[in-house]
Formats: sequence, C-alpha cells, structure tokens
Amino acid sequence: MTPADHSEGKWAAAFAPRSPNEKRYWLVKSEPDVFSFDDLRAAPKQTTQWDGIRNFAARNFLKDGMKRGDRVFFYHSSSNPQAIVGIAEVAREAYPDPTATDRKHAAFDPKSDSAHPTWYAVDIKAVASLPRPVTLTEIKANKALADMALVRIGRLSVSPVTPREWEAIVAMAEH
DNA sequence: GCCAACGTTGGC
DNA sequence: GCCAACGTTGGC
Repeated sequence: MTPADHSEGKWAAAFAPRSPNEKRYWLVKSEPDVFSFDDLRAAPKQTTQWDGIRNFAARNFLKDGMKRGDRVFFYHSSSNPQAIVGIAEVAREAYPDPTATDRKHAAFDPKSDSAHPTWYAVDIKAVASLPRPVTLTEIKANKALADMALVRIGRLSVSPVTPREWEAIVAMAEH
C-alpha cells in the first residue's frame, strides 16, 4: 500500500512534519465495560496493545500521526458519564495489528493481507488519571473546544487534539 | 460509478 | 432502547 496523502484536508496538521522534540496530542475512545482506564493502569507495565481499529480515518491517525512519547487522552464512551478520565502515552509506534489476521479474533478481517497490512496497532501506557473526569457535556459547552474532532466527528475512535485543546481540558480537570 | 441496504458507533 | 450519522457492501 502506498502511504496515504495527508498533506491536505482539515486534519493535515496531525500529520505535518514536526519540529525537534515536538510532542503531539491525541484522544482514544474505549467503552469502560470492555476496557477502562483503570484496566490500563492495572495492566502489566500499565501498557496495552491498542488494536482492533477498523476505520480508515482512525487508522491513519494511529499509523501516520502517533509517535512514541505523544500524549493521549483516554475517553470513556457509551458510559455514564461519557468523559475523558486519564492520560496515556504512546509507548510503541504503529505495527501491524495482529488481531486482523487472527481467525479466532472478533476483529479478524478476512480481507487483510499480512504481507501488506491494512490495520495497525500501537501500544499505549497509562500516565495519570485526571484530577476529575471532564465530561462530553462540559466539552461541548466550552466554545474553545467547538472544533475538537471529538465533537465534530462523533464516531471517530482515534482523533487528534491540538495543544490548545489539550491545555484547556487539563485546566478544566483541575477545577 | 451510483445508490439502496445494511451494519456499527455512540450520544441521548 | 432508540436512532442519527456514517462507513461499507453489493446489485445494477
């Protein structure tokens, strides 16, 4: 597969070349009944394989956007409340998602080709819980966050967060 | 290549 | 539990 062209479009900044030591910010969603932030903290080395992503936009952010050391908001979806609850970091950059070629796995993709992988995983590691969860309701009420991918593209499970958005949410969690 | 049918995500 | 949004599939 040829690399996707990310040079144009609304989210191109997520893929743009980086200045030295630049860190970027992301958000991943998980249903806490399936895998919660507490589950991540309880995992060996507080790290897990973030796999099963089967949406091309999410895949592109995961594969071509995320770099080791980037910070990641951990969001609980389909829960009460829906909220960002913690911070993780990218512990390992994208590698072929082993669940895509595992016939026994629920996320098995019969069309995937292990020689030319379609789907990728990263490893993420827990960094810290937020002082308090920041709910989707609060995020939607904050005009400074109106352009967040979380708000604009409701179903995207991996999305970019701008430094300004990151700081705003961290500040909200401290009050 | 269009688009109807269908499946999934995830807020409400 | 409902359903809107949206991605995917398949008939034509």
